[in-house]
Amino acid sequence: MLKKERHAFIKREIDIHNKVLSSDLSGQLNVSEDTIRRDLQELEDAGLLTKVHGGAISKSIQFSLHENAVYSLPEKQSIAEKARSLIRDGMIVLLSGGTTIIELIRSLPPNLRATFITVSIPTALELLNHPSSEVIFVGNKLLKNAQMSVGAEVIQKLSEIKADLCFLGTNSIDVQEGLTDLEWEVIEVKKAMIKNSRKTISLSISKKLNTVQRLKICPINEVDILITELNPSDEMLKPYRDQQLTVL
Amino acid sequence: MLKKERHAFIKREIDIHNKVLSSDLSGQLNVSEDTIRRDLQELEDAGLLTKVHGGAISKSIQFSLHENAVYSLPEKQSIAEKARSLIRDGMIVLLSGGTTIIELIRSLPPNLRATFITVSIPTALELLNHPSSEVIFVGNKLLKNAQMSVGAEVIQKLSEIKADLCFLGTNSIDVQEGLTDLEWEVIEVKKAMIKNSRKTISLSISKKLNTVQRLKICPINEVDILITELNPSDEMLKPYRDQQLTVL
DNA sequence: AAAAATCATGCACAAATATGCAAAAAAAGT
DNA sequence: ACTTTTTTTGCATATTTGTGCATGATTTTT
Repeated sequence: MLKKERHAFIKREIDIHNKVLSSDLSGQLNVSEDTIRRDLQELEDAGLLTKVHGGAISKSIQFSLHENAVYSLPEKQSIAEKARSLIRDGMIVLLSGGTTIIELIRSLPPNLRATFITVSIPTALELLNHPSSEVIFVGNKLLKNAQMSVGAEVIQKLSEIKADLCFLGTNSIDVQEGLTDLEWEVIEVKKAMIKNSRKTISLSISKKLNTVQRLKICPINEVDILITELNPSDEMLKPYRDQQLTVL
Repeated sequence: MLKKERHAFIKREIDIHNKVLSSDLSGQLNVSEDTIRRDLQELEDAGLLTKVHGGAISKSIQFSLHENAVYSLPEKQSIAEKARSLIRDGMIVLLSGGTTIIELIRSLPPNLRATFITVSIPTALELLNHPSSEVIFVGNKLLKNAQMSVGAEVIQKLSEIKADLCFLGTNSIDVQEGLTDLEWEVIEVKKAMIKNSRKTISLSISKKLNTVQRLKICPINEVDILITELNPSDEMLKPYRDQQLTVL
């Protein structure tokens, strides 16, 4: 087997699997690992892959992940656009925390006169920039990571409210498991938010669809509306439509 | 599984959920938690996430409006230095809003374990960066300009507290008129803060000394300690010393 | 204040790597 | 055909890397 042939084989493997292991290749091609390493070195010099300890990985994968690690802003803006059309003058609206919610607030028309209630500090800060809406913060002990208030006091206060809409910047949503999250105290507050508003709207970028975390907020049928950046008729959303959710 | 693959997986999880737990990842990737910790360390070094106790969180979620230009920064830092020496472990401390207060918070030793209570959103946000203190936000309707909560509910809640210290980022202070401010609703809250703490400390850059505004918070003798960037024996501070204020 | 969880650190061991060298294979020149 | 030269390959060796475990320190929770 010629060197060129080996190189072609390796390139094909990278295309298919996005990675190769030196040990695998050594077996498949019947040459020593030293030779494979030299092959990988040459292919890397030619800019066709990235060598790592143990083998090599595709260059494209590497790059796409790097760029993707930034915040999915366009998706969130697209979600915000759809979400804001649900809010009308005079409504009482509960907002959770999260970057998607921040984008929603930024996209609100300045002359909208609604009352927003939140437990999230960053959300509150963003709401303060809105000229004509009223902002109410339900305070208590603040949770460091989540930057929101939690505890019995908050839940008590929320129970005195009957909101029209509740927007949740979702962490994880799944047809089987419903809405899930990581922290007990956060869960408790989100439950109360859902309970005390007429409609619950989950804002999820599609990457978060069909993901599950440790703790359950509510089953899927307690969510009234699901908003993603996808087209509502997208195949990926079918399971949710089948569960009677309105998908926007 | 290659190390880089694990890294890619972790990055994706962070991207989706803003947070990962070492224990989860250890299970999902079938490696020891030590390895996960080393992975997180490397990703942090690469600037892709922030490591925290138990796992890591997304960098994008780290709210840092840290660059908001603070005027008279050196003076305010000098004030912050003096003020922080008054706070001890276990104390309950009321904080108002304002950039001087923000500087005070930034200058706090990371291992200080105190309970901070505030009504100001920017103050709360800054406090959330402090690793070991507890933060309580007294919420209600938020005032847009002052970025703080106001109203009867707040005053009621404050009255249930007995704090050790109350730091006021002063707007105007004058020997004759005492502390004064511009907005009715703000005044009401500050009155309540003063009333419900053992000691009141006014933080004032010297430019604000001997200035008066429309509405009165309290007479000068209700302030226990006055902190400015000046030397305590400065001539300018003599009238305040004469009124039995402790000047630092 | 005690208990549990999480962390940093050093160590050991295995896997993977780089390097020099020599044998084998291929290419080139005579 | 037969050297001579160049390229390729495998092996031995020392080095580096990745991983898990033990330990004691730190942090969090109770």
